[in-house]
Amino acid sequence: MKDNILYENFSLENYSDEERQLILSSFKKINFKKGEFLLKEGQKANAYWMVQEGFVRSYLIDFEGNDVSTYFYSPPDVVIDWPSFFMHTPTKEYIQALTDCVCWELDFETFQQLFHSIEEFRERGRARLVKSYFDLKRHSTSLITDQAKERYLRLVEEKPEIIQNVSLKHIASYLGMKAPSLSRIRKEMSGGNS
Amino acid sequence: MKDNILYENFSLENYSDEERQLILSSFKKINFKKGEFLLKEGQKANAYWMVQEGFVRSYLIDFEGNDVSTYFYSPPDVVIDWPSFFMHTPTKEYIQALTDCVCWELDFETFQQLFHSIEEFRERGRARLVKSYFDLKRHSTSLITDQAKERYLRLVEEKPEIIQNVSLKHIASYLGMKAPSLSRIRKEMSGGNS
DNA sequence: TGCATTTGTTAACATAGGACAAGTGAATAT
DNA sequence: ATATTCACTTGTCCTATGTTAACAAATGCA
Repeated sequence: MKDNILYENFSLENYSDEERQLILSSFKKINFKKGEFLLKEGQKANAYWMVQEGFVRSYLIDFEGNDVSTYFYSPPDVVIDWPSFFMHTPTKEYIQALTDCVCWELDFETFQQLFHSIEEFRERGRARLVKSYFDLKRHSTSLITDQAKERYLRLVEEKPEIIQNVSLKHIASYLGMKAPSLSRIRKEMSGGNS
Repeated sequence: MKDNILYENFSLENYSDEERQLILSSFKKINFKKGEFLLKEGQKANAYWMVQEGFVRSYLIDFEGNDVSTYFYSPPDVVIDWPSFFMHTPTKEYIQALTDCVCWELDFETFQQLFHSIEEFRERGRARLVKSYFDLKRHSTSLITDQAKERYLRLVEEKPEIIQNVSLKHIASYLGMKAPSLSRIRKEMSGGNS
């Protein structure tokens, strides 16, 4: 049971037996097939997910019809559309399984209960929101100040599993460049080695 | 008193007399001189501000030492560093008055009280966070998919008062371009008119 | 198995925007 | 009034990245 990412994400060792049980029983195991949508534009997010296995991508379609990846999720990430989940507003994004996935789902109702009854749960939730807000700002700044290659290197550094498991075109749009550019960067890097 | 932006930001007409009084008396009027910092990197935000008069800029200094503007605030905007305010973590940004400013300040303690006692206040707060999160994502997407000129046009559309009151170089860094580029874009636009 | 589709690579060429530097004008200080 | 500074403009040149397109490789599907 220790390989359950809920343990990792909540440091469940530190909770009382009662609280640990409450949390574990609140999440529902759910599988997504490759290509399946966790959420589609226009829908309201009434749940969030913790990724136990597999890879997930969120993206949006902009005015010109471009598909822009906004994030990649891998274990033990939390897949959540903050605006939609908290404000019950329709989401602007698509969230799709890139591979078959195993996730733990928590619906909004149950979330509320945990949030109100467990201090530590509340703290973790806030911390996640804040981190995700900050990461977003950092990515945005990186798009402004860093060169394409630097942005790629940073991703390699921070989320190497993404590089291995997500298609080049998706990574390229996330990094704000076109596929041929990313391809060139990769070539250059491997070439520089030999 | 109706020219007080607190009325506008909270739609205070809709509150009970008691609540309205509570809110009005919770905010403290405070002036900032041009160039003064509302917040500096490393500090913890234990307050936020509503801008009654003047202009404010938030920015950060990246690894290479670049000054990157992250937002511009004008009446009746709310100046808040979400991560720092809610998590009591040191902020990564500078927030500085671009002109002499008149603001309404709310400290964290008092915020907590209002947040717990007034349902509508809570809702507004959440809505703001969500909107600011979404705006950030949209800006980030715009950096990826839009050309420099389009990004500028969008800002003209959405916050024309910024164009009028903020220096070119700051706007340029916010839009992810260099000052000469922005200058050329402006020229091209006015030139296209004559 | 083999065809079809998607994905990645590569190359030739085009271009937006950066780098740098000189010049202008307005604002503030002496 | 003159100097100094700052903010912006403008020119030239240059490079990173986009565009397009042809091809190759991998994957999915019949």
